[in-house]
Amino acid sequence: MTIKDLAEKTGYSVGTVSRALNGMPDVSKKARAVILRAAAESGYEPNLNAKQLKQQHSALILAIVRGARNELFGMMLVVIQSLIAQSPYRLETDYIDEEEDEVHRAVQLCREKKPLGILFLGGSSRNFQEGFENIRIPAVLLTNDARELGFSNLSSVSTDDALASQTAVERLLDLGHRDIVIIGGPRENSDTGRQRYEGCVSAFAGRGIPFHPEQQYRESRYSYREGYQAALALLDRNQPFTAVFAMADVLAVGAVRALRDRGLKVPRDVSVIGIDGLPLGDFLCPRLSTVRQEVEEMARRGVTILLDVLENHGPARHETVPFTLLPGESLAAAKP
Amino acid sequence: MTIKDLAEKTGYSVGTVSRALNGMPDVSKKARAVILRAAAESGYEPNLNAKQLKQQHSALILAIVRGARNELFGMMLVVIQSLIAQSPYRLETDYIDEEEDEVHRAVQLCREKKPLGILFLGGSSRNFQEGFENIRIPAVLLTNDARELGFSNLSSVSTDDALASQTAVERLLDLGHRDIVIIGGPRENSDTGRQRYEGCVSAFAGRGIPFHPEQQYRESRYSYREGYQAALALLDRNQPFTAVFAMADVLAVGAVRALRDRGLKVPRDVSVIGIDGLPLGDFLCPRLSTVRQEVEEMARRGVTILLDVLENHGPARHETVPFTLLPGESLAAAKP
DNA sequence: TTGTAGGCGTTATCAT
DNA sequence: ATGATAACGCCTACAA
Repeated sequence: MTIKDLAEKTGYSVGTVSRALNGMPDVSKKARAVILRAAAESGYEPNLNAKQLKQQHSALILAIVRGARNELFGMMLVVIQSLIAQSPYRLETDYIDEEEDEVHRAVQLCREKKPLGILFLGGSSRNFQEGFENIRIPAVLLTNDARELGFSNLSSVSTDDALASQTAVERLLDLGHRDIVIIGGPRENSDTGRQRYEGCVSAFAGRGIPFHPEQQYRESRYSYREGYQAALALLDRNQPFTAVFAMADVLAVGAVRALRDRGLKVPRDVSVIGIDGLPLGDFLCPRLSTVRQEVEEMARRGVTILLDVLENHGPARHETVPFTLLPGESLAAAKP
Repeated sequence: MTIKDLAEKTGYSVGTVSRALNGMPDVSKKARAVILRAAAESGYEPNLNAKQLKQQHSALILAIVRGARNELFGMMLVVIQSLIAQSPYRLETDYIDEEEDEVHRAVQLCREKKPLGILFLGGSSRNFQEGFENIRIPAVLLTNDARELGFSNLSSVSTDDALASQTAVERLLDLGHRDIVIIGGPRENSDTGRQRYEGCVSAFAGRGIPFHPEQQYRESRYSYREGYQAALALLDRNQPFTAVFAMADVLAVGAVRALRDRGLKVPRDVSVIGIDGLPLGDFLCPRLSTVRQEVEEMARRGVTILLDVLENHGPARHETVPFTLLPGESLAAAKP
């Protein structure tokens, strides 16, 4: 069923059929009605390939998600989906591994699919520095700040990860904790990991309290299991501690379990604070104290910016979404 | 940069360039070398639209995921991605809401994208009954059994949900529990919910123990919060119980938290068993007792079947993946 | 308002 | 082994 068939069926020419189908103004009411009904009856669906081949572009927006298992990205995607569904655009989602180069992938997909815009869910500024110059369409980086990168077609919406992380550590310090250990995420490939680490360093520095990474810090990939193992490893260093800052809620969950397995109760013996604000946290025992990123808000703003740039050709924008310290139940004051 | 440009650049014709690029046999070694180098140098990327317009099909496999927030699907997707990446096919992932009609969506996408095969991650047999006849390409339904549907182009890989559910309830019964409440998933739109409910009924019936849904059963959507609320609602019925079967781990997590909030300890006062086998369960306090579906294995088999059917035109297959009862720590014997 | 025709980048069928 | 050329389904000047 092509527009040619439709043309024969209705007696109009392919040109008229095409125009009617695409809602062009220069079609008589009658022709339009006849054609649309015929299309509906015969279950006609336009051939996207032909359409895009001709138009050289699609109404396509690409979402490149770095890490299929990241629940925050899942939450964002739900928002993005529904927002784009209400727009004249189509969304296509592409997953890559957390270690992969999202910009490289984007370049490839741009050639293949000619999207109008890109949403990056997660990313590393290094990859952008190296390859984003090859991308000429508007893009928005979500969860990371792209201001410093200075690309005129790259916007960003992010949480101030460093500040959020700093806030978490300061909370522990405010509670009187001094023997604090940190479970960090990978710094190599992710700005988030790096910035959270920096925020942590700032927190200690700001209070004039020494921070010795070699004893107090342990890096791991984002998973329950690695959080668990990191906590055990820190315990095995035999430097007693009274508080843990896990630079991701999943790490915190693993850490709490590890502490329990070593007979330590949270928060009685050890306080634990995470960061991210997974919905799960509120249903754990104890409820996880954490710093919540407003991911749904980030997603919403990201889509808004992209659509706005697409339609009004405005300049790139960089927004920061505020975070919230959630009290939870996994924090207690240090014993005097 | 098109093959036409490449043709001019190398002095060969577009036909030869096309054949060289696609590894056809009837191209001289020299021509091939020249053309491939030119392509690499100029960063040529084939235009998928043109290719597919001509070929009438893509090497595309479509994954239709029903529920972007379902962690199990995320786990399956990782497996599927990597398996398909090693095959000559491309994967495209499409998300729909848990309530949407996946088959209807598939029909639409078939017209738009002409995929070679479809993987359904989750689905409802009702939708298949009503609309799958419109789909003529091979498909595999994951997590649900499609044997009864009798479509010659629809395979399936699933866990025996009814039996798994029955096993969970029997475990509670074996521990001496008689006052059991059930938190169910939606039965309306999902076979899984329905079958797990049936398995539960069978368990009671098989032991000759009465089951009164109006007092012991409460339905909810899959989320921590709804599990939490369902448990509170059951507590408020003032029919004391000693055990909870939550028909999804997320519901179990919410239930445990609700029990705690009412001063009940798990498993001392109330035992809790879930079903699904989320990685999270092993890091909760207490570790969640549950029945694990081998989702990664399901994904692996699903892809295997699809590729096999695609290449060897074999008949539809229906496989059942065994489940495992994970002991966890949220179960205790009923007090005498 | 409608029809005609050229072309988007490819592949495939012919000849050569 | 290579080259010319006709599709694939659609859009869009341009003509009528």
